[in-house]
Amino acid sequence: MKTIAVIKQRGNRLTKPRKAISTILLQTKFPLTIKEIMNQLKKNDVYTDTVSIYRTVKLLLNLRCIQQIEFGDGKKRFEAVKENNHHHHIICDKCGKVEEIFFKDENYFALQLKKKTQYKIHRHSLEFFGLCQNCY
Amino acid sequence: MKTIAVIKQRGNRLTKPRKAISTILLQTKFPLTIKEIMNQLKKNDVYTDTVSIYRTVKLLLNLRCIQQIEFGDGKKRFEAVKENNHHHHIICDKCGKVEEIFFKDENYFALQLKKKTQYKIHRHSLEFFGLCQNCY
DNA sequence: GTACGTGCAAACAGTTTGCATCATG
DNA sequence: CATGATGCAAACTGTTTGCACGTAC
Repeated sequence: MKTIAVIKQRGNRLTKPRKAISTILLQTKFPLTIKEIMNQLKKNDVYTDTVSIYRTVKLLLNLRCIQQIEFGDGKKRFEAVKENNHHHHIICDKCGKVEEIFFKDENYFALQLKKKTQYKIHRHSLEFFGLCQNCY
Repeated sequence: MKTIAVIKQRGNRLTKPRKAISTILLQTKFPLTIKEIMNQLKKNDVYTDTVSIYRTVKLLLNLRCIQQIEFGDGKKRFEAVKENNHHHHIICDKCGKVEEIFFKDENYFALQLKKKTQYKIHRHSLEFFGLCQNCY
């Protein structure tokens, strides 16, 4: 996996927790909280503490292997960044189910923005909230 | 102000902290954290504790007088909901400066979404992050 | 006067920091 | 074997809960 290679940049060591966390994030199709990562690690019989997860996650963020997303419940969530996979999320307010959403002409807004502001935009967040099929 | 009237619905009492917090949120043009609300209250010589702010903010959220926004730093921010004022934000990653942004054809995406998903969407969040004029 | 709201203390949840020990390269 | 990473304890920040006192209606 590419992430594994990227970690070894700049002399970062490829340790068991780092490998395991990267793999989990690459394999999961929705953003995970620190606790959820912890639970996945346990399932794979990898024992770490939350602090190590926080630190690995910070490293992966710096290396741009993952990105951070918030759903408004005070927990940060983390998700692997894959090529040609830019997407957003719909979250069910009731059961928490997450679905990915892809838009075609997303720079439609980026272009409007360029005209309206002098900020140099690096990234954006766009999430939708509502009720899934099962919850209404 | 409308908020004041709405509070009195359902027998909610119009107390000093509630009035002051509502006014502050109505007058500020960017989303405030709990601490920032606290500081504004102090400036106005209204003494409360953070717990009361949390509770008032929760009330105002339920009454749909304000909305909650996150900028990714782990703090919730609160902003008055005004009529015909639906907007989003650009946040400077360096100095934290916030600018409001208005889009014309925003339901362009809403329509795309309706086709793609069976979720019943209630709201969305859209924030942009980058550097302001002064910071790059 | 009677709920309802406040403000204090204290608990709780998410996250960060310090430091001795461990293990990758 | 040296430096970087881990894992524990402990601190810190944001948020919630419990309860006696105060106050709007």
